[in-house]
Amino acid sequence: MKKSYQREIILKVVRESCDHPSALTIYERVREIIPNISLGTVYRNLNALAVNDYIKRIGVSNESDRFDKTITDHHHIRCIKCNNVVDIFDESYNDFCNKIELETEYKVLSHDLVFEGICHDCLKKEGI
Amino acid sequence: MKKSYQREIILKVVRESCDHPSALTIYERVREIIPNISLGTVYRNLNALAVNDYIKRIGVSNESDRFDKTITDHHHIRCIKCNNVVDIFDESYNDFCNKIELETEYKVLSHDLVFEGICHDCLKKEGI
DNA sequence: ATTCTTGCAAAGAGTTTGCATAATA
DNA sequence: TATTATGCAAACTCTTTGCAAGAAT
Repeated sequence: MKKSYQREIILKVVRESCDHPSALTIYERVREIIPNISLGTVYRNLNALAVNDYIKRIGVSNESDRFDKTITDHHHIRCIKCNNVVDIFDESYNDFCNKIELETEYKVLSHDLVFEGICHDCLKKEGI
Repeated sequence: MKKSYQREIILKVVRESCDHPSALTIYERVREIIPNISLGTVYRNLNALAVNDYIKRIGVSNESDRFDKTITDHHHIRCIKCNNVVDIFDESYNDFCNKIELETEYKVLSHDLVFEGICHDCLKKEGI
């Protein structure tokens, strides 16, 4: 990979984002720094950065992919009300995983589950 | 909902499918019975059937949704080689889920996790 | 000089929707 | 008759890609 200003800024934006932004959100944030950057460039670089483990891709079902500055194995949970995504670091996953491997005879590869739920704030707002 | 021949056949096709087919696959199977059915009708009815709990929608990240005749809570695992999807019925999920609720303060809603892995057959083919 | 990257626009996949017609209740 | 469903085509969202021009090695 050759050095590119665009890629540097894209990486910087992801690393400064705590909200697991989508490609489009990243595009908007990058445009504040490089106003004429193209969306294709953002997609190309997010792919390259994810493949080379600079960032992590989070595949959310029925939603755009999101990107995470934290590349170590962990899970996520998304609030279906406010769409916020937060990290889950839980060691008990390995036990769960082993059970699944025994039951299905699959070799489990995914270590980035995305749960859905309702966050604390939205629960309060809804009076639940 | 009024009765419709198209919806009946779509439901029948899902109920007779064991491979968790996508909307497009269901469309192809239904067309063998109703050759001039439109893709829009298939999508509209799959949505209606899923919302009304006749079938279950499985959201696979970076993939089309798939549909499942089994509506009770369970998980799935998809083989990244052959794309096959099988069911996982595992009670230990509840413990895992409780831990996540404690850790994140989210109310967990998803009970249809989709794992990725490699199935037994593909492992053998690859000599792993 | 060669290779990689960019911006732009077009194309692609998957899904939804507007509309007139047809079927159901 | 009033409502819901259909087929068709167009539109929509997210993402990828071909290409000529520009930047990096």
